[in-house]
Amino acid sequence: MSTMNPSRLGRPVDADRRAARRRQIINGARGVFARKGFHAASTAEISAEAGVSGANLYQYFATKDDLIMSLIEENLAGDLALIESLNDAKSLKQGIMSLGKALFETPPGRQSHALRLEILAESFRQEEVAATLRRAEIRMIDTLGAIIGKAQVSGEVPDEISTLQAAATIIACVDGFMSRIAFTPISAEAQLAGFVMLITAALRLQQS
Amino acid sequence: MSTMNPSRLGRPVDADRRAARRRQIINGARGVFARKGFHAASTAEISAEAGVSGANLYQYFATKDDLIMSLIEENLAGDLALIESLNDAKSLKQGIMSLGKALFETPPGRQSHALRLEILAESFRQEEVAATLRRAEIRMIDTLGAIIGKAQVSGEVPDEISTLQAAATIIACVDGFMSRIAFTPISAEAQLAGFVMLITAALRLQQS
Amino acid sequence: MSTMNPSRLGRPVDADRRAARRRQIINGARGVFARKGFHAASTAEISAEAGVSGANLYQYFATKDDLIMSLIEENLAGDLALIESLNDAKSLKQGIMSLGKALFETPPGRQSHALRLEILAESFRQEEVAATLRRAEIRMIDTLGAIIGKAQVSGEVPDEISTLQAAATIIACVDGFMSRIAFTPISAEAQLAGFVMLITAALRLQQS
Amino acid sequence: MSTMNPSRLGRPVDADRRAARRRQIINGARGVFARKGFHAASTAEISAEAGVSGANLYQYFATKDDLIMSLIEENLAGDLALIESLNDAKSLKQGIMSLGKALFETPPGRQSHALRLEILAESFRQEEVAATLRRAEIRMIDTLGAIIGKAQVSGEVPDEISTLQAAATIIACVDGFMSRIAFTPISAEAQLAGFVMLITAALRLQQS
DNA sequence: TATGAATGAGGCTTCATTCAT
DNA sequence: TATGAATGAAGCCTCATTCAT
Repeated sequence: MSTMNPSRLGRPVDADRRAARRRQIINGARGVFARKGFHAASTAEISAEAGVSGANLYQYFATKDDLIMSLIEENLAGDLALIESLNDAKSLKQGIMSLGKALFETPPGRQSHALRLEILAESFRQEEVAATLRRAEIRMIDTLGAIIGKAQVSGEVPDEISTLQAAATIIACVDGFMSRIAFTPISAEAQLAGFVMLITAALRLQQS
Repeated sequence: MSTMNPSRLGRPVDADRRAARRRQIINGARGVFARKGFHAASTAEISAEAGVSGANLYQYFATKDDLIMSLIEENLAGDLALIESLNDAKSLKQGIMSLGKALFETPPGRQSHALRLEILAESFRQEEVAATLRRAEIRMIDTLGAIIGKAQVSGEVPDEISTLQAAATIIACVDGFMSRIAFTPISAEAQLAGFVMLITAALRLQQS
Repeated sequence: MSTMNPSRLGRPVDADRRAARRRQIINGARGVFARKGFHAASTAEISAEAGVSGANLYQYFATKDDLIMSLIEENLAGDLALIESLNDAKSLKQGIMSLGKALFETPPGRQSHALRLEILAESFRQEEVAATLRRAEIRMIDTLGAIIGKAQVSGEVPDEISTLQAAATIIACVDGFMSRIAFTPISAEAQLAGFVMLITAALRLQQS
Repeated sequence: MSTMNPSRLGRPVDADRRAARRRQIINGARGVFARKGFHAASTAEISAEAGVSGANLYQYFATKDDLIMSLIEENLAGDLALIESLNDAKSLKQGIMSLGKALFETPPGRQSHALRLEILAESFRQEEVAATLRRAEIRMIDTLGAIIGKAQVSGEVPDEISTLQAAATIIACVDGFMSRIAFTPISAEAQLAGFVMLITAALRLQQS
């Protein structure tokens, strides 16, 4: 019955254009979601911020929830990339210090922190979000664990600690500090000091 | 306080009734907010869960946001009370261990964790929430700091650490572990072990 | 938990008022549905025609479909009442003649005809509608059959015909003539003549 | 007609292709309209069922309403052809009996019945549809009337009946029985018996 | 011609809140 | 006080249709 002729009929699909639009929408959504949260954000505001018509959004995402899930996965991939970037640091301690510093630089981080927290909160409400986070958490722990393992080989970290347990603990610490950035009465320096102290302990590094 | 002399005061009973109703509504709200989040929860569902008519809610709270703020403050007061309960423990370490154990007992904690996370997330969006949290955070740090100070006097904790900094760090850790309870692939025991390790380090306690 | 006290708290339910509003909305819906059909009619137009806010409609009907089903059942009850009114006629033939005349009086009937047809059409699409119509059809056939039976006793109708079969046939005829009222090139008199002829035959009445 | 000489005419093939596509779309529309009704059917679903892109539809029909009108006319032409097929029957009675039998064979008829009913219902709403149906009704009555006239010549039908009136009555009967096929509690045999009885009476045929 | 992309308008429904009893 | 009734303002999504390729 179908007379579709893939060869030369009609407008060809431009995969790049499509991907770009998708990103454009996700970026608009990121801003609005960070500002309002998933549920208070309206698709109208999102599409406006993305510079797209309200209806067009639905050609790239089946539903608002679909958009949310896509954004969550993209964000988690970014978090993982952040951890992987530790591979490029001179030493594990140097790398984590850099990460910590970036963590407490308010202006750039604020949006992504709000989003990360919103995602964590959503994990208590939608099992699908929890499952996605679980998968991501496993990858993050594994990745960071491997990096710690390399630091063990190079002698930076003592062999007796459990790499996975240390990794999990560090990641929890990061979220812990991040979660209060909007209101903490503690100065950025003091926060960083506390953070470094914890990491040092978790990895049994030598005190600086 | 208000039950001293029913014959003397015009309407102390009514005042009690009012307070009771308020709590009844807040408790209903707690359940719904934990399940759905602040914005996805409807006042209709809240009043239904509280066993109250939808209109009646507005005789105790001016607005949904007012209800949210009241609940937030009540919850933060509860968090503070939790910290104050450390005064009753034999030693600081014992007390924090108990707190940690309670933290990772999933069923009872789940609702309050979801709520705490929702509140933290909201702090990025409403400056009023952030301000409230800041005030609460200060009280918590001060209170925990004083407790740590007492532990220094008793010799449990070395004198050279900064009580406030240690307190702030510990509280951040607690939120960090709590934030992932819904999805963490780590066992409760391993979480507790990581938690204890961090606290021990923050307080420079002797290894158990 | 529920503190509901049915005795004297709050506004009492006024069942009459509620029923009146319901009818008001159904009547508004009747007009719009007759004019546009079930699917082209908007709830906004319905509530406007009923003199009610758009939201208020949903305190009486869970959904547009619910409203449609309610209206269908009310209409079918009216159709049955029409058949029952045959009991008041002097003779069966007189009664059916009156019904037939009313059937072809365009202005008053037009709206109800449109609606009846819309309902019949919907029976092909929603099994629930079909089931409702089936129940109504059975009652109509039984009722009309009983009336025909009485006419047999009084000697107006010969005993040898099947009352149920005759009833079913007559009802089908009515719908047949009704279905073309909007466009038939036949004069009302000629239609009536044809209708009477068929009924006469179905009941084996004496020719007038 | 358009296939006479491919070498002579510039684009007879294209004309054929156009007509074929048109039919293809109309056939897709028939299915969807029968299933959902005119207004609940979306052009997207229609074009999908026709195996055509949604935009392509608009190169063959100016508007959804245009498609509806075209389909209505095509269907009415088919109805007329059905009546004309009576000319091929041995006797009028035989022909009508065959038509009746086909009428009550549920599976094949169901779709076309739903469509016919939808069209009848639409006649109450759009004067244009009513006008189209009126024209078709006149042709049907004339055609069936002429066939009845031939049966009078052959002696099958008595001369004294009005051919046009009889024709109109018969057509109304057909629609009457058809309109309830989706829900009637009457068996196909009983329906057929009732139908035949009415036709026999309308034409004053001899009882079988 | 035929298809993918885009969009304004509108549809159904929910919600926070006010009013009347 | 407490409840049922009412509503304007949104919110998510779909649709018929046009535009670009």
